[in-house]
Parts: sequence; C-alpha cells; structure tokens
Amino acid sequence: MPELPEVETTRRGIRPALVGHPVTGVVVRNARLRLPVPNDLETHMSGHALRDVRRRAKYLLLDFDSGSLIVHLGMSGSLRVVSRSAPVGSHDHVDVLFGCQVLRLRDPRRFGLLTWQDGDPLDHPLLAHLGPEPLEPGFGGAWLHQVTRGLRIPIKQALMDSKRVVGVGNIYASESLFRARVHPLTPAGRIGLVRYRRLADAIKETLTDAIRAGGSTLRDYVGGDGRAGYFQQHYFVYGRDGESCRVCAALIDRRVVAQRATFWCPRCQRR
DNA sequence: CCACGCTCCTGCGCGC
DNA sequence: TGCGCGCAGGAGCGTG
Repeated sequence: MPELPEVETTRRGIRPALVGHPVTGVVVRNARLRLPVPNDLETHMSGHALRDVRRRAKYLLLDFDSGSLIVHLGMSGSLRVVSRSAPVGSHDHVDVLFGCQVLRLRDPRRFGLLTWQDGDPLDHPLLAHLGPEPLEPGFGGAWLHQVTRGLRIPIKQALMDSKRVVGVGNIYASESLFRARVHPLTPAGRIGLVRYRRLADAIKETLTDAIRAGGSTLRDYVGGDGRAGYFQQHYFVYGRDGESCRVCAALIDRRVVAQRATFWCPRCQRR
C-alpha cells in the first residue's frame, strides 16, 4: 500500500532516469482505473521532454511544457522504469515510452489513476483543495490544533483526512500516534496544543524515517522486475495486535475505527 | 461545516 | 491439497 514514503521513493527513483528525455509514445492496455485514462495522452506528451517529477500528497506530477501527467498509485500501484524488452504483466496498464526506456504503471487493484492536466497540475480539482504537506513549513502542532477545534471524531480519523494534512495513511496514522503517545480514539477536539506539537513532530519523524528506509530500495524503481520495491519497515504497532509493545511489552490492541484497522499500545498511549 | 457509510478491485490468508 | 469466502485498503463522493 503506497503511502507517502513509497510515493516519494518512487519519485526519487524514476526522476533521474527520465528528466530531460522526450516522450516517444504511450501505450494504454487498460484505461479502466479510478478515473478513465484519457485517450489523447499521446497527443499531449509525444515529442515533449519531461521537465521534472514532483509530488503533492500521494500524487506524482510529471511536468512537461505542455502540462502535467498526474499519477496516483492507489493502494496496489507501482511505477517503474524498465527496458523496452521487459515482459508485460497482466496488470501493467499504461506505458509511457521514453525511447528505449519505459515508464510502466502496474496496478492490480486499479485504485490508482493516471490523468492529464493542461497548465498547473495543482489546479486540478483533485489537488486544488488539499491540506498542507506534513514535511513542509506550515504544518505543525499549531496547525493541527487550529483545524481540530470542535471536532468529535477520533484523532486517528482526523489525521487521515487530507484537508487537515496530506499523506498520513492508515499505517502511519497508527505509527505516528504511538510515537506521540496519543491514544487513537481520543476526540480530536479535546487534544491540546502541547500534545499536538508532539503529534506533529511524530508525524514528521515517522515519515522521514520511512523515506530514509525507502532510499535503500531506490534501485528497485529503475530496471527492476516490478515485484520488488515495497520496502520492509519496522512497525511499532501496525499489524501487531496481540504482540508485545516494543517499548513496554504490553499487548498491542486493534479495533476498526471509521472502517480502518487501528492499532495501539494500551499502556503507552493515553486518551 | 460535520459525520458517516459506500464504492471501486483483486490478492491473499484463513478455515474447512 | 484444494477450494471458496471475506477482508484489506486510498480517497472521493453522496446523504442526512
């Protein structure tokens, strides 16, 4: 499940291989993703050189002088640079050809999307109203405190709403709350500034650590076989219900909160 | 604005 | 060993 660190690692993996190279073709084998893949991609991109690969939330933005290709990996998507002769798998839905190199989107569950935006991709309706990036100035404890006044939903659910902060998915929500020692079911509006500062710091640390861990797998994004790439991570609580807390040895709890599996240590994390 | 539940899709793990 | 069921998950969107 690509969360922000995986998307950032993908960006860093594909960027150096492709920037400056012109698109020579587009192959769409299956256009049925979360949004239909436009059928005029080739018209927009062919002959235009890739200028940059940026990230906003979990969206990858491939900038050309004619506009931007916007890609979201959903929960099973991957984007890799492979050679033209690489075998095509059954879930390899889109290829963007850059001469002998191919940028290949694989997405078994098809929750991802790939679309085109003329002009500034940040103006796209899916991107225009997103909250702040967790690793950039503007996001911090004061912001979280401000945007949670009056909220009664659990803090874990509030963190996963992209209008408050982007890029905190199901895994890192639980992990960040553990690091901040905040119980995931605490009503968001009842958490004070001091604990929100701790939580914002924990989010930054959790994501930064995961991106660092992803750095060691960067080679998997260029020339890899498309199976490797999702890096192993050492989780404190995610997926560890019934196991011992790595800090205090209490047994990790699990509960479904807002349709999402949620994990916490009942001793380390207080409401 | 807020809260909640539905939806897309397929691989995988589990139970029998 | 093989089969079939149900869960997992990002995030937009509709409803009350």
